[in-house]
Formats: sequence, C-alpha cells, structure tokens
Amino acid sequence: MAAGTDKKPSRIQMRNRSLILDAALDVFSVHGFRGATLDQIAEAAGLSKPNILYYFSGKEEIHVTLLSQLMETWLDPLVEMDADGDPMTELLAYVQRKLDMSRELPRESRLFAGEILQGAPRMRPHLESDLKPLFDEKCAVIQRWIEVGKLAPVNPQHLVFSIWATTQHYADFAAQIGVLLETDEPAPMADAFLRDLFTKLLAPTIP
Amino acid sequence: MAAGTDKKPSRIQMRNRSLILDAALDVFSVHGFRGATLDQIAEAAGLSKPNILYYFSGKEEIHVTLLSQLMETWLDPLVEMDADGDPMTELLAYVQRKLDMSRELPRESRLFAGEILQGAPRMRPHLESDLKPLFDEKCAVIQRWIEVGKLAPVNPQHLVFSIWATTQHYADFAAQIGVLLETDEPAPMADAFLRDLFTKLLAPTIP
DNA sequence: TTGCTTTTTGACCAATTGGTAAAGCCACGA
DNA sequence: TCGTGGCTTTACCAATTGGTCAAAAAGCAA
Repeated sequence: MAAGTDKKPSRIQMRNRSLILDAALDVFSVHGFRGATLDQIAEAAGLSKPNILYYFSGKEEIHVTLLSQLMETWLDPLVEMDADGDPMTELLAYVQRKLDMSRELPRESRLFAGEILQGAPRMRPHLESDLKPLFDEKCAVIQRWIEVGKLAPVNPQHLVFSIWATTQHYADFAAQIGVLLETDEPAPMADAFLRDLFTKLLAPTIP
Repeated sequence: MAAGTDKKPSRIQMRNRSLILDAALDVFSVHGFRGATLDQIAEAAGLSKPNILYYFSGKEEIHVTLLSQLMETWLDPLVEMDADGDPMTELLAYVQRKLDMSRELPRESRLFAGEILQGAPRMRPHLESDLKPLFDEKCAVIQRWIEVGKLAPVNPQHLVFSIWATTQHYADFAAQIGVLLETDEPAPMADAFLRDLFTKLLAPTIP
C-alpha cells in the first residue's frame, strides 16, 4: 500500500514522516525551496532518497506540508490575543510570545521569511485564507481599544507589522546579530527594549 | 584578452557587466544563491550563458560582486548620521532614509536579507570588516546622546536593530503586506507610523 | 513456519546545472 | 586589403538533480 492513502498511519510512518519533515525544515529554512535538494534532506533525515519519496510524492509536497503545519503555529500567538483582556497587557504579551517563538523556533521563522521573500509562491493561498481574516479581525480589535481610549491612537496595521518585524528580526537576521553583538545573551536585553518600545508607543496620554 | 584583467574597461564591457549584474540582482534576490541559475541570469540579461562567463569567472563571482557593491549602498544612510547634529533629528532622518531605501531598492534589500537568512556564508567578512566598526561607532554616538540627556535611555544596539527591522520589513515582506493591505499606498502611513514610534521611544522625559 | 503487507534499497533515467573549447564575428587601424 | 584583438556563439561535457522501478528485506498475523 502506498503511504499516501488515508489509512491510519503506522508507528513507523509517523516516525519517518516527522524525521523527514524535521530534516526538510533544516534544509529548506537555510537554502529555500529551489536551493534545497532531496539528497540533502535524505542525508539529514538518515534515509535514502527513494525512501523519502515513498513517504512524500515529491519535493514540493514536503515543502507544502511544512508550510501548512507552520501556519497554525505561526498564527497562534495572535489568535490568543484576547479582545476582552486589558489592551496594553494583551499587546505586550503578544510581543513577548512572538519574541519567544523567534527564539524557540528560529528555523520555522526563517522558513516563513524565505517563502515570503520569494514572493510567497506556495503560501499565498494560506496567507489569504488564514492570515488575512485573522489580521483584519485583530486590527479591528486594536482599533476599538484605541477608540475607547485604552491605547494611544496608532495605525493598527502598521503596529502589527512593527511587532512582526522587530520580533522575527532576532531569528531571521541572527547571523548578522551574531557578528554585531559579542555578548551572546541578547535575550533579556531584547525583551526589555521591545517592552519599552511598545509601551511608550501605546500608552494613552489622556487617562 | 580576458575580461577579468585590470585594464580600463571598454564601453561595451561596462554596459554588459551592468546588464549582467542587474539581471543577476533580479534572480538572486528572488531565488537566493543556490536557487538561481546562470541560464535565468543569462536570459534576464539578454545574453548567452557563455557570454556571461566571459565577463565573470562564474556564478559565485557575480554574487560576490553584487554583495560587495551592495554593502556601500547599504551602509550609507548610517554613515550619514551626524554625531554633531541634533540627536532626535538625526535618528528620525536615519529612519526615513532607510525607509526610502526599502522602497527604492527592494531587490537589494531582499538580496541582503536572503544572504543573512542563509547564515551570511559569503557576506560575513564584509559584515565584520565594514558593518561591525560602523555599528559600534554609531552605537557609541547614540550612547553619548543619551548620556547628555538628548535622548531617552534605551539600548543603542537594539534601537538600531529595531530601525533596521521595521524599515526593511516593508521591502522584505512586501508579498505579505500586499496580501494584507488592500490599499496599495502604505508609504505615507508607514512614514508617519515609524516617526511616531521612534519619537515616542526616544523623546527625553526630562528636558 | 507460512504468507502477506509494508518498508527499504540499488540501479537507473531524463533533464538541468555550471562550466569549457574552439571557432566565428566584428570593428578598426595600417 | 589584411590582420589583430576584443566580443559572441555553437557545440559540448561531467556532475547533479528530481524522480522511477522492480526487487529485496523486514514486519507481522495466522
């Protein structure tokens, strides 16, 4: 039986599929889709190339699977932002979660960045169907928070962009940061800086 | 005579080399080094592949040439930040220059981002010899501005990171932004937002 | 053990890749 | 007119690439 059919996957299938996906994440996140080779993935996974193709129909399916799985993880911190919570607390917690994710899942961050950098050829549908509605909803929430006077008036869309940019920067540009910072613990520094940055931006002036 | 020797380049050499570099920028900025092919570059340049290799010794030399040229352009806005100017004015002007560059040279921004994303395999020497000293010098300038009370106390290094992240984001993640913003003129919005962001961060509280 | 399915592999393939060699083209000065 | 030197192309190559196939090996239930 081919591994692609929709039977319940065996234990060995589970193990090998996740071995392959983990190896592919290593390779794709560094070289991008075109730059990655099945041989690299096979070697990183400790499996033969035909064996890889026994579990996935081709290079593209591996990449797409990876991106699909990533999308959930990636949106989760924003999903958790609670419209009924305290605005400033919620937004700062969101920043912190994104920052934590940059540190815990740098490969995923780079995979995502690389895909967007290339024009999102394989991810655009996901962006439109999953990210866009969530983005619009949360921007509306932020807008309401502003109108109620709980936040300083800022453009919600560009606020979210700036949160993404500043937090993901620590994963995506790690190579550059590694050259510029001799001290190898930018973690608490970055935390404090970004908290300060967004606190000052968002603190309402008239209480 | 081979085109690589150090004679003064002819008019046709100038033209073809810049044709090639422009085409290569198109291709490398989208696909990265490994994902780009000489055939793509050749077609984009309107030249034959062997003709490309008449002007450059190989794929790698094209890429390296591109990165070297980019480095100057890339550092320029930071070089212009004047230690003797008004701190807030200088920093906001730096942000604006970086933002302008994101809009005028998005391919270069993506080429740079892609190279860093891959661990800066070909650019690390440039980062260490060119960027690092400049970065340290300008961070020291900012630190002095803070100590004189002209700026609020923030970590200069992470301040610079946040400026890079927020400005380059508009070029590097343009595909994502294009999906999320139906209005296709984020330009003035982004300008105003970032000016607000960094003004609030940096305004000294005790005048 | 037997018999069946699932998993793995070695051999192979056509297409693409970066790169080369040599011959041809094209001014342009003598 | 003929060279001569820079420029361009045609033909080609070895290595790598994504992918196939049939057969072997490994599980595993009876």
